[in-house]
Amino acid sequence: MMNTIEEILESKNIRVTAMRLLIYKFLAEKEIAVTLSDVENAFEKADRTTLYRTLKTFEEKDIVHQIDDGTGITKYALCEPGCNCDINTDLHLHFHCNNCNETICLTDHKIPQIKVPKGFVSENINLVVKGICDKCSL
Amino acid sequence: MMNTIEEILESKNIRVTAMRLLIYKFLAEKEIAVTLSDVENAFEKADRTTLYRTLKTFEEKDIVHQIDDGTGITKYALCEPGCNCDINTDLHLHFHCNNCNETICLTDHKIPQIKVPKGFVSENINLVVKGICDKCSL
DNA sequence: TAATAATTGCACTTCTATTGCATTTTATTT
DNA sequence: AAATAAAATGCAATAGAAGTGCAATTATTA
Repeated sequence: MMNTIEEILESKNIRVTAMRLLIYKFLAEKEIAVTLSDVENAFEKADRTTLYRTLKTFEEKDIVHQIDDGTGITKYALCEPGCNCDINTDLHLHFHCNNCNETICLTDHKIPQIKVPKGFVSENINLVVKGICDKCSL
Repeated sequence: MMNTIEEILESKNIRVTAMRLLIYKFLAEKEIAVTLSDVENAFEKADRTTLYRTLKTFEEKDIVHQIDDGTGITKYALCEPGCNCDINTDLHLHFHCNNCNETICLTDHKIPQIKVPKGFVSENINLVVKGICDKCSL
């Protein structure tokens, strides 16, 4: 059964506001990771800072994750249901298309076990594959 | 047998200049990936733009590779001898320490085979592991 | 040496990210 | 319900990285 957005936010101790509901919906509709500018364009009436801080709040509470796809612009995407951003179970890979410049979450593609040398402790892994996406390679 | 820096540059069709030799040496001495600011601080007499373009030239000619470690600041590191930045043989992983903020190339740790869905074409892979490095975990 | 091409330095511009503070909205307590 | 506290929002401004255009310099070639 589906939880409402309100319930999701409350379960993460985030206050429910109109703005946050809208932004959550926007992210949920998108299949690709979005930039702050994308959100800004979608909500022209809202202030940049508010959108920025909303995304940041969502990120701190593990509702969205940041993606650094190498374009130099931070992108955001909703986490999957049940995600705790755990290094061993929740990390998936991201694909950045060099043609259309879109970045998508390949949530079915978990990151393989990565060995690091003795003395190093892994806390997080960022894996971005760049190339041509399915739409552009036709 | 070792090639001189001059020979390395010439083999990549990069003109040998005093500045470029210095920057190459600087990168070779470093064990960690450096930012443009790092280079700037090391060569205060030189102009930022020159350093910036030198790194860019080196990168285009596969002498250095860029690393996007998630800090939002581009870092650069010398490629290994014989590297062609080939996706199948030359890509190694990078480790970013959340404590000392340094990023190092784990050149012995090649990136495992990554499967992407049908229709997607891989051209490049960026893999950054974040955590605590060997020096900081003692 | 003259002509040509690449490199370097300077001054700006653009764009993203981020912060401080006043104001508004929401939640809590009396 | 009114008063109080706390958090969210909007505005303005700043910092910092990245990148560009052009003039001056240096190196290469004819």
